[in-house]
Amino acid sequence: MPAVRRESSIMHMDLDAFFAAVEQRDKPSLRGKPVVVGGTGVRGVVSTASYEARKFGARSAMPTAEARRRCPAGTAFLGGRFDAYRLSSTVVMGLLRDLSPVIEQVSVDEAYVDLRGGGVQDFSPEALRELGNALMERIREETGGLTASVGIATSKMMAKIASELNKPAGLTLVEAGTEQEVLAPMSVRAIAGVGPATAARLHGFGVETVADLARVSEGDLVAIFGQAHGSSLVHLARAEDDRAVQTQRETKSVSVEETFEADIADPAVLERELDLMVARLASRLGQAALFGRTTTVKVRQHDFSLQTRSGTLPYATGDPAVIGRQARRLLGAIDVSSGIRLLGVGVSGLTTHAQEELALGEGLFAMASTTSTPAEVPDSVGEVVVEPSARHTPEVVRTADWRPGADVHHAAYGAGWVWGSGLGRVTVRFEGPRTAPGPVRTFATDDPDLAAAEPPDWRAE
DNA sequence: TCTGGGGTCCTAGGACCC
DNA sequence: TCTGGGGTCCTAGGACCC
Repeated sequence: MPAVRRESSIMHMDLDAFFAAVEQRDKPSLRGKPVVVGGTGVRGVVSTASYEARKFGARSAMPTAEARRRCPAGTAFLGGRFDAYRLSSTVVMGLLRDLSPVIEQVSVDEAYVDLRGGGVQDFSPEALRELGNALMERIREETGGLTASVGIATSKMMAKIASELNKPAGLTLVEAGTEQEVLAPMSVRAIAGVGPATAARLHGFGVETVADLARVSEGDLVAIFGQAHGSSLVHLARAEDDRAVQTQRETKSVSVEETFEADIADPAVLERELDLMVARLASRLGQAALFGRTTTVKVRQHDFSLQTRSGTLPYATGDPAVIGRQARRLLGAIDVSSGIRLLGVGVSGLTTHAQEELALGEGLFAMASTTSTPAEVPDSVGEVVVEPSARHTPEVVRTADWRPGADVHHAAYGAGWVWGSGLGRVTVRFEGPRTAPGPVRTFATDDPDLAAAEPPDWRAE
């Protein structure tokens, strides 16, 4: 049985409606209004909905088309600006690191902190509340008004559950010894690792709440869900969670995938798409100085069923030519004739060094001679164009990004963001995080005075 | 309503080896 | 002759998370 910490020394921090909140900070005209960030194409899904948009039923992972139906006119649908999110995230993670160097960043907007690893001495409820409130206030100050929710408890699971309890901008402390009271009435879905499939199976056995689950024997759960999942369920349901805050985790795989606007059945078109994805993949491997042995191709069929095919080489490579050859061979083993909606390619079995060719002569292993070092990956592949419509005119897209929400700069009007585009026109609203809501102007998409821009700086001067 | 993109971990079966 | 056991690697698929 896992040991249980005796102090509430684990903190979980989650930024509230993070992507949408950054958009509202940087775009004053959207403050207080429904904002939906995510894929804006026909097959897009919602990444984050602002609290105003949630009132109308918009939710993460919902098809954007559905969110459009639910939300009123005037709702902003934005494509997302990951550079901007990363800037604010870095600031927040730095504030967490001030509390303790033992931090595990789970995603761009979420992290655990082990408070025992830092200068924290006093784990009394009063001291912990003060610490949490001070952190939330600093986050607000340093990010231009973003809010975080914080949970503090004796384990990662309880801290995460706690941070959900008083969103947004809420601090929740679960004192040591009170875990069972908090957990017992909750749905089994509150437990890490219980998703839709596990929950449905548990419901089939009449298990609805964590209290129900805690009464099931470990043997039964292992028999039903397998060794790892079964025993983890039983322990988490009893709040027995001694998982450590992991400061560093090595990357196990790198992958690229794309859902097409319309299904593709033509193998020649798919091979071209595959080559572009492999170039992006190899570029990312090169930037991370990683090499992999196993290539995996992923296909989602028109009926949403998923297939993967993988192959392992006797050596690790980062060479797009080698990965591409493998990927094309693997794709060739999949029937695409009825049209596929998604194609992906990934590399696993990663190492930090390219391995030399084994001395096995010609044939299969001869391709090892093309194995590259990161320096040999062409710089240009990082700029390969993604938008299908723009693939034949990359010189245009390299400088211009007219996706809704994108940052732009105009020679006369200054900084602004793309409100919408189409039919050769782009409409821009000129405002920034430190201005009042600004005016809207429309330009030709090839207007030489208009260019893509860096994310604006929210910090006051 | 019609379902993204990037990951992690687990399982089961077969090949292969000792 | 018709029967071992364990370990590792590989592949395909599934569940889950943000």
